Amino acid sequence: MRNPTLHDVARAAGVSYSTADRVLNQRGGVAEKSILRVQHAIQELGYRRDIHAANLSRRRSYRFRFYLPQGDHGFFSVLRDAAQDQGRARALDRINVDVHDVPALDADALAIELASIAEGDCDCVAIVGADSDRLGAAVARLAGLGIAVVTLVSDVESHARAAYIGINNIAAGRTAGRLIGLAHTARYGRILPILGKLGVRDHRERLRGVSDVLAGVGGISLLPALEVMDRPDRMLEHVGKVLTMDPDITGIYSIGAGNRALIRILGEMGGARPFVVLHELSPHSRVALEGGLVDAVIDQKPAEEIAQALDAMKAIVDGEVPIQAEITPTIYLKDNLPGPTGDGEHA
Amino acid sequence: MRNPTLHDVARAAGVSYSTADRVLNQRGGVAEKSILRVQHAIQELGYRRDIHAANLSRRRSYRFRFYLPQGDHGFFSVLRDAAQDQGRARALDRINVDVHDVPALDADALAIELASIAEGDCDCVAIVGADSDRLGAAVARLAGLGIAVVTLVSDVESHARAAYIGINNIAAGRTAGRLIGLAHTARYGRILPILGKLGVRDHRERLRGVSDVLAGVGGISLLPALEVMDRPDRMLEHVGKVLTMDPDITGIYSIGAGNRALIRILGEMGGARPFVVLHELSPHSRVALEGGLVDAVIDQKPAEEIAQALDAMKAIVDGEVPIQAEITPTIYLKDNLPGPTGDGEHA
DNA sequence: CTGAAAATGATTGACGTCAATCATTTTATG
DNA sequence: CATAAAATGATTGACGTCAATCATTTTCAG
Repeated sequence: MRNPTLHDVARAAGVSYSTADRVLNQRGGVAEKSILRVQHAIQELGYRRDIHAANLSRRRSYRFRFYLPQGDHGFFSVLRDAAQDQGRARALDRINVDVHDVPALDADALAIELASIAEGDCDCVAIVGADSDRLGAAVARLAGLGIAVVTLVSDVESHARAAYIGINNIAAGRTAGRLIGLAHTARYGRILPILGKLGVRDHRERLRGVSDVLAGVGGISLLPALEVMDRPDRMLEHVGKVLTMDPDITGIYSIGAGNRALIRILGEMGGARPFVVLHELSPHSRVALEGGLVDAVIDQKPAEEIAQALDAMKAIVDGEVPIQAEITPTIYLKDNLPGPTGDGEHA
Repeated sequence: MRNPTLHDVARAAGVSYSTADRVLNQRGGVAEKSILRVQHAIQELGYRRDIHAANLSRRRSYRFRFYLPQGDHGFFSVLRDAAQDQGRARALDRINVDVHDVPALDADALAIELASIAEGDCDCVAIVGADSDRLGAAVARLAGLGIAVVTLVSDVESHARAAYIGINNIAAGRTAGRLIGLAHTARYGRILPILGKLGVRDHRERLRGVSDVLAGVGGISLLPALEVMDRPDRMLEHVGKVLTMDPDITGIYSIGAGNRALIRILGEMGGARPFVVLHELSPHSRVALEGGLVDAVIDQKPAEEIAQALDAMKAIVDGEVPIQAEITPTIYLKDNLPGPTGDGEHA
């Protein structure tokens, strides 16, 4: 079964290949009646450009840039590795991926980086978004230069951004709440939420999600959120103190990204451990999950996010509508982890 | 950045394009010393065939056949729709997908269907596997004809099958056990497992998984498994009876595929409902999850399975090694469901 | 009707690969 | 050294599309 070609379209429309090409590619110099005939033939035949043949002819390459937060957060290093690995694997699709580090939690630094991009420097840009007027303006400037911007993990408030790929953070918080509710089916409880910064929208949304669900579960109190600024020293200092002063805490929900210090605290606890939900599967959180220090990890599957970002960016550059496939909050327990297991209990 | 071409390889090896082509495609008529030079150049330059250009030149199309169980099981209709939709969406990659219905749970009927495939009829076949010597032999015959077979959802015991795409069922059962354990924190419980057929390996494996995990949780009894042969009438009759005779049942784990009858029973129950875990997200199980009749659904993401099957089949036909990306058991609670939500509580 | 502008058509070479065919060169054998 | 076989090289057209260029036809305006 052969797909229709532009030759077929031209024949069906009763025009030359040149005219069909002029219509398809909006080159001008075609009378309205011929335009309509070609468009009708395209629709009737279901013609779609063979993008591979077109790219071969044009010597097209797709130059994609990713601006990703640096730092010690496991999640962002997983995301960076995925961008680089998948970019490499897609060389035969003519995709070149350039990964740039930017300071974490610093929207202004990112905006400055984006401001240095000139027209024609690349075809599409992917960033981890943030709430920032300056960042929104930088995105809009790039769109004006014909460089589409895709946001990952966290969105921007700019209508100029071409696509968002990430989870719904309210749903993520609700999911954490549902799990905490499950673990409190037959008991009362006090839950400590820990977050990086209330100013970060994603963190606020997750807190709202967990709060909504727990409000509907009788017998569970949600404590005031503890802000640790994604700093391990603050995590060590403040969480330890709260746990000592309130030994009735039965659950912890860590909303932010950095969990190494928290895992350390959990490892050093004696007695009954609280039920713990973290975000993002990283080597550290994985070990904690496998070892029973942590009960659940809610993940946004960075490798899938990168794959979808690449698909979306390519579609945008090809002039197609990017498919908005959804990344749902993924729940990892001890038993459904991807890849080889550490505990050898099952093959 | 341009990928190296075969012209580059020929130049680097100091031979003509014709000779490089003969080596690459093993056409013969090349001296050993020239073969080594070309192979060395291929390796040094990291040359990879531009498969799109090659397919254009050869007028290649990929003819894939899917043999999927028919019947009223929601999961297999989701799988069938995914195969058809994704096949259509991949026409520009020259992929043609042909979906064939076969009787459910009937390995012999499937083997007979496979036996009617002649050499050259298609390029690759995907089936839902089963334990059956006859099926294994049919797979081996096809491999002998140069038609690779990929198994989905359930594997076969044949070394001749080219790839398996599906979840680890022991892990799926363990995951169900972990969830059940969570919901029984601080209380005792009695758990009723329901399965289609003990003779089906997948069902056996899931039962073993849940059994292993619950053995490590104090205070929970796993009742003898109830076999309902994937028949709604048996489900209605037997589950209702057991629930009446044993009102202390605190949890149900439905291992098999058909859950409409069970959902109906749950909807008609008065009093306290047991904690319920099902497999496979379908329109019916989704409604039950959203409505609170069911607490968790463990899914194997049929759309992702089909996508991976198509990738694997294409790789096999292209002579590449298919990437064995893993499908992990996906946990759906009320709050992390994909797509628009039914309850309108969050956007 | 004539001349100019617009529309349309024809042609060509390119992209990377496939595959067939024929020409030329190199190697092996007697 | 001569001949035959093997190895190698050159050429060509194809695939579907792009893009440029020039030729021809049609339309419009005076």
